[in-house]
Amino acid sequence: MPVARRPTLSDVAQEVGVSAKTVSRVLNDDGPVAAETRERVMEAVQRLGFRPNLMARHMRLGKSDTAIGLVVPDMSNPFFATVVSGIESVTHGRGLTLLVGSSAQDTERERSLVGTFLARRVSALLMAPTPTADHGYLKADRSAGLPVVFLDRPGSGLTADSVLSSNRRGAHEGTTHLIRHGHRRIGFVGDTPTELYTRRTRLQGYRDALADSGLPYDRTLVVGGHDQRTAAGATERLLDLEDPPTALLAANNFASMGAVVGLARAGRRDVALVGFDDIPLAEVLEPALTVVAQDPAAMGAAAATIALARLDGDRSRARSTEIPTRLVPRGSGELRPR
Amino acid sequence: MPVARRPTLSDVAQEVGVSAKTVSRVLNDDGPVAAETRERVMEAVQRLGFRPNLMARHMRLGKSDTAIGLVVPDMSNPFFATVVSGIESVTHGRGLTLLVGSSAQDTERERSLVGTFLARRVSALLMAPTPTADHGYLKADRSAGLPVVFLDRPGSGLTADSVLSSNRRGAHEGTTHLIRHGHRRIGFVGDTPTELYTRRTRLQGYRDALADSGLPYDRTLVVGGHDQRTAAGATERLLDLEDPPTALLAANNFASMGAVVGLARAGRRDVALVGFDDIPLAEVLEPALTVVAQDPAAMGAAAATIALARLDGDRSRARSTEIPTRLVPRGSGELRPR
DNA sequence: CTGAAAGCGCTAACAA
DNA sequence: TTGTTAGCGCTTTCAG
Repeated sequence: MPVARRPTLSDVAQEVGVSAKTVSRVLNDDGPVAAETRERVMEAVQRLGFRPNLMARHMRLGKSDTAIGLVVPDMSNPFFATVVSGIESVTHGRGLTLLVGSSAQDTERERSLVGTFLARRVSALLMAPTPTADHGYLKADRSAGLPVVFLDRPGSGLTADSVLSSNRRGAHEGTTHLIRHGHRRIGFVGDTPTELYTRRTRLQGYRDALADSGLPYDRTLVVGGHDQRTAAGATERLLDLEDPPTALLAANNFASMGAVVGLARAGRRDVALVGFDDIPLAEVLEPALTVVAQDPAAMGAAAATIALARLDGDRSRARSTEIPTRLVPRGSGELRPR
Repeated sequence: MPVARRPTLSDVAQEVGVSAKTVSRVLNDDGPVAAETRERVMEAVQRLGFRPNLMARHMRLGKSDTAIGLVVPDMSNPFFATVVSGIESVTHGRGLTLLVGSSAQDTERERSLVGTFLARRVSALLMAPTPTADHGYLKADRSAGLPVVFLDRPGSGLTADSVLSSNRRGAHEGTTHLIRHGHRRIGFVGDTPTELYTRRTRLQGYRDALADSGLPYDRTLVVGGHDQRTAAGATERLLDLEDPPTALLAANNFASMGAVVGLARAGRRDVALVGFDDIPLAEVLEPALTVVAQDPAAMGAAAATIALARLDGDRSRARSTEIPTRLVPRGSGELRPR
């Protein structure tokens, strides 16, 4: 099979019998071109199936690539998947292409992805950073004008914008909701590793709420898992304690689902539960799941909007944007201790 | 703030007092370089924070960009989100970057995304095509060697590889499961638009199963919705029919969730249900949801693997790969008609 | 209104 | 072991 070379600007020019610059003028509506010339050029473009090479264009213009890079821990996590679509809803209108990569919570891998994005000269960098990463290595690029926005978790070692959920307030609200319904022993099912920003902040909100109500903080009630299965196991172990909790706060979507499964397996419909981050079908579970809902699409959109503003020349101080969470009572949090 | 220009190869060369080519040699381990020169170059690279410009590299090499383009209808759909992570698990090891875009099921938007990807000279194109698109416009690029793989749905007007679920067999199996448990009136809750390949094929499997058991096909039992809410409404309307179904086959994840919600709202725990595509917490629903599980990660991985094989020179005929579905009985499909 | 030359940052081919 | 020249495809600059 003959592998045809892709036509270039000069191919089109030659075909029409004009110079490359003229074709360029037609394609970019740049400078005056005779109507007839324009038509002949367009015709040749059609006929040859010419598509301007964006790499060459970007290079010649000496600007960044019209792409933005995004690093998330895991694309298949519905939370981040929704964040991505929030980002895309904003970037699409601006003609920006989205480069994505999963860090799998691995600092080395995150760095390698970021390195690739930088080598591609992306216009901006959005990321949900891994817990142990130090982003000092981005300082030069930042001060060279590269917008960097941290998502879901703040970065470390670098002054940059960030977009976070109201984690502490949300966890406080969820815990208080349980306390108000009479619970005195409330378990915390978090994610791992424990250094994870969202885990730490939500744990803090939980502790604040306990303290505000004069309840003791009991470390044995704090467990964690890094996925649904391990969270379910951790939940079951909590229930097996000598003095078990009568209510649970689950600190993210996987922990929530794990807690639901753990409670179901133990046949415990009497244990109250509030989940952080909404999950599908929460309303048809029995009991229906009360959650502290995040707004991942809004988080993504906000991060993208900030990046675009920076690209448009916004040189104001780096700021942290908090996207509010919202308590959605559905039943599971309203159970009363026996 | 001084916006420092990013250092180039020549900057490094000048710094060290060698030619650009020497720096290039060091960075690409290409040709002999004196140990001492190498060291001095590396040192300068570090000090200046030099990162080779990938755009320039790709251009000079005259090859495609080391990126692959992916178009899906909706990133936030967990099915596609998981497909994406399947793709990424394969591409990451090969140093390929992933460009993504959502078509929102809009043919124009799909085309615009594909156009952008082509202008970027991506190495390969993966997409879940919109129902009404004609991909004939990709012929030239295909015969110029661009690997194109259709995902979840076959493309139209173009000979290219595709990766599909065993839709017809899966729907047949799910329906047969219901028939075996004594159901004679089985509703079909599909997605919309009705031209959608997955809807059509799964409907066909459903009809085949009915026919195989000598059951009549009743169009009034076939409804649809394009999201969970509308699917729930459609389910409720089915239940309100004069001669309502005693069992349902839901044709995708949103339809399943909608059916679950519709049944729950109607308080009908006696209606059997089999969903196509697994959903989270299916096992803790009451009754637990029986599904025809797809393997979206495997689909993504297969599509990426095929694209890579094509890049590696595989010139064999375009083929369609079927990723098997699997019936997972959990209870909701095992209910018997009253 | 149109074209010629130069150059973005990099590397292949050749020369020294 | 190193350097020089040329050119990937495009657009800017400056001349016609």
